[in-house]
Amino acid sequence: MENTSQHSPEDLLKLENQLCFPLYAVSRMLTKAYQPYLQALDLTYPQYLVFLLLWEHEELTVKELGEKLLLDSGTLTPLLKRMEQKQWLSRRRDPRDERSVIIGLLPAGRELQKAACHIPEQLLGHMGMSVTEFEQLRTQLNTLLTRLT
Amino acid sequence: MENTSQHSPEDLLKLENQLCFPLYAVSRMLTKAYQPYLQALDLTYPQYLVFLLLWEHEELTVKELGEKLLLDSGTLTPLLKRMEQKQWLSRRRDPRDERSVIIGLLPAGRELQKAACHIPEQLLGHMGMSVTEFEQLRTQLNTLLTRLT
DNA sequence: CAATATTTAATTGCACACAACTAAACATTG
DNA sequence: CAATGTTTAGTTGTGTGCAATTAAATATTG
Repeated sequence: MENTSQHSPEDLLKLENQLCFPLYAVSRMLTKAYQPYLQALDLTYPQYLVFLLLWEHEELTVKELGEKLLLDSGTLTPLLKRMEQKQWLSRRRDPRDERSVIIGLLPAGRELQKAACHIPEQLLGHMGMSVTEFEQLRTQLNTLLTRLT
Repeated sequence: MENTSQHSPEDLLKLENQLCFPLYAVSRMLTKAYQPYLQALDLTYPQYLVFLLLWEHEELTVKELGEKLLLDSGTLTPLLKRMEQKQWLSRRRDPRDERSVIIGLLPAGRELQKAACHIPEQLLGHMGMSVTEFEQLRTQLNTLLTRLT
């Protein structure tokens, strides 16, 4: 009859009973697990996410990147400028709407995909999860993400 | 016979097939969901996590805080100094081991607990999850956290 | 016990995140 | 079409995160 979960106001305030903490911690630890692979490519984790989108779409506006990554221009503009400096991508105004900035993949950025294509498999190993567990967790998180946005 | 998950190297590089992205995004969106409640208390999210531990333990060394939150002194030291300035906690060297710094809850910090004690319930509502779902996800994340640390 | 190694915080430097604000381009509306 | 409103990036300032280094205190070891 013992219930492992505690629901009194005080117990709800314990770190171990929070959902937010494991989310926060796992997110950071997973980023850290990517580190050795990304560092070899001179990439940061959010830069890698930008590449995941550009490798698929070739060209995206800052607004579209922001919508997909849930990041605003305050984060993206400096990040994209750093990536531009490395010749990975180009930034240019859309001639049909000068408010928009189009981010385009450059050859050096396209080249990186070859070096990055095995990262997901390697990380999967790091996490030690079955494909079923993996997809279950991804589905749950995506559902939660929809509710939070 | 259709398989919704794609396992070719190219598909594994799509953002939508990553586990890391929903983790990263949910973590940030959840932090943002805490924002209005924490802002009312002049707290940031990691500062709130420090309080969750201090409300339970009263006194902890920087090392212990770091072990529990998976943060290092490079993050904690400036964060704790800001909290010290607000008179929420004290920082003093341990007389028995001058290397350690003991973080102690001050009255103003203890007071905050009263104002914060309903935050978890309110967030639970925000997430729109059943208690079962909540605990299932928390368990999965904690397992993953163990593997990653 | 002296030399060396380890532990613990603090510091430095860089890259996010994000709120708040600005400025330019475009859209709407009377 | 002029005035107003909206959209889009960029800017500024603050607060994390974290790797790498430093410095002081303690532990270990020959």
